[in-house]
Amino acid sequence: MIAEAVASSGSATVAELASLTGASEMTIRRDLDTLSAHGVLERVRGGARALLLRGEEPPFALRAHEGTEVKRRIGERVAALIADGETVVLDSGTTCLEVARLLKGRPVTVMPLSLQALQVLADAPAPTRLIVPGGQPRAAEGALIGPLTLASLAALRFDTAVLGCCGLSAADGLTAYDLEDAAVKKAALASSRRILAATDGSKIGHTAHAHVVPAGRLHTLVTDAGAPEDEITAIAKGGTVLEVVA
Amino acid sequence: MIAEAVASSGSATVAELASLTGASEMTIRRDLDTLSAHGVLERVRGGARALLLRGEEPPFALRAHEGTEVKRRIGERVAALIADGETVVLDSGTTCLEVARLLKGRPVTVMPLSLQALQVLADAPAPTRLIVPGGQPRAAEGALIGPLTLASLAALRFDTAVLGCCGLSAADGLTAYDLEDAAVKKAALASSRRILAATDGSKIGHTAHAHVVPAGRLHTLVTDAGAPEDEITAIAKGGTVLEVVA
DNA sequence: ACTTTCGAACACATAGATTGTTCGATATGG
DNA sequence: CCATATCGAACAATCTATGTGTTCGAAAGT
Repeated sequence: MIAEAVASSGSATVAELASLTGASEMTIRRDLDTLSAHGVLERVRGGARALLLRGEEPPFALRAHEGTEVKRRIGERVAALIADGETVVLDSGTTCLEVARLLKGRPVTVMPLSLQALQVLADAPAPTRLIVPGGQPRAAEGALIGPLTLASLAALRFDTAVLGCCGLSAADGLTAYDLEDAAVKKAALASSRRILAATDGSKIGHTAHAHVVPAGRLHTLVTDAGAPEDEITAIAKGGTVLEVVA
Repeated sequence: MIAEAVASSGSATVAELASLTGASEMTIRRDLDTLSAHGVLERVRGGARALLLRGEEPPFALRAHEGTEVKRRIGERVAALIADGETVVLDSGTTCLEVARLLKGRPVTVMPLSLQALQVLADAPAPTRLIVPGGQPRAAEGALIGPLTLASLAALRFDTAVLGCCGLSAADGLTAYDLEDAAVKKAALASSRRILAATDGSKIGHTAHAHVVPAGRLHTLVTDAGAPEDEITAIAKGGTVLEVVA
């Protein structure tokens, strides 16, 4: 609630948030401290301010808690598309994080490209095999980037790449906010036989900064019913198999 | 208590453990289940059996909780020997895990060689820079091994390597239980200007299976007062600086 | 100097984990 | 095949950890 209120109005005072939520001012202060520590907003005396600059990616901690149900269903579908025994490279992002949770324990070999997914899979039981890619974690999201990541990807081949994205459209293809992130995604799909994009509908039709791959190169797209109809059909025309979850 | 009782006598019944600890049999059963899931002991009908085979490394979950206080003090000394701004490669093992905790937040660049240490440093605040090495985690300890790890180490250079060990003696040098582990340690020290061994006294004088490096190549050895006097002085004769914590 | 905001300290409430008991199901030995 | 011991699921009781609200002195802003 606090994050939404601050993000929508640009700023809010402690007193406003207290009356909005029904909580005490002390609790609001404590929550603001954790939110600012997680990079969701900026703390100022008397309240808090949104720190979303134009064109920037919303903070990971914010995205992590919105649309959880949809992401879970998309994750389930993706997990179902992955057969036992496959080797999978798993992109960074919240949707792929959900996939990581569902692959845990399955007899598959997984290389996750974010610290978060790595943590989820770190104590995976026996049949799951984990491969750690090298790299440097980027900000709160923990997306692994840099030469070590590229080298790790270049050294291996995978059955399936599960890609998240920041934007996807028939015209501009799959795009990301970060250049280095885009480079990693490119390397991942270059090492994989099958490319599987997983994203909630809100990203479809959008275009982010860095181009990764034209939509036609995606073998399968898993998304939800919130995706704009025309974009989806245009993408499907390019030969991409559509999987739309309820 | 349960782990110690089973390890010392080789086996124990549920009833014995219940009277020993004062807990109910049901609780003992539950604890035995978790302990066996963590690979500390083997569950058998009516009780549990130790699974320490001759020459094998004790399970990680067991070592993690013994001598914590000593390891913490060794870790503190090691952390004090590392200057701000250094680049450090951090070996696997419980002692190095403690070092990871203490480096968290310090202005240093760290590449941990185990999943455990990685998890500790995953959410390290700003001044700490984390580099993830590639590799495959080995068993419960999460030590990263294999070609990806070796390649990551070969691609970088570090100021300091902090090495744990399974055995260290003046005659046989620093040794490890696992061959692949030993290969990683070798690669780590080959990429580092300064080599810093950190281990509790119980390992000194012991020799494990795989040779890593002669004792003379170690620049500094941090250990505790429990280390055998003659071995320590012999190692110091080779030019290694001794740091013995209280 | 005055007001507002902040944060530490304590008491309280609540959710989650641990524990112990009971009892039917299951395995072991003769 | 039976008698006995052991096991595990289910529930209630208990403990612990986390979050919340209040108070009050300190700090920041006007």
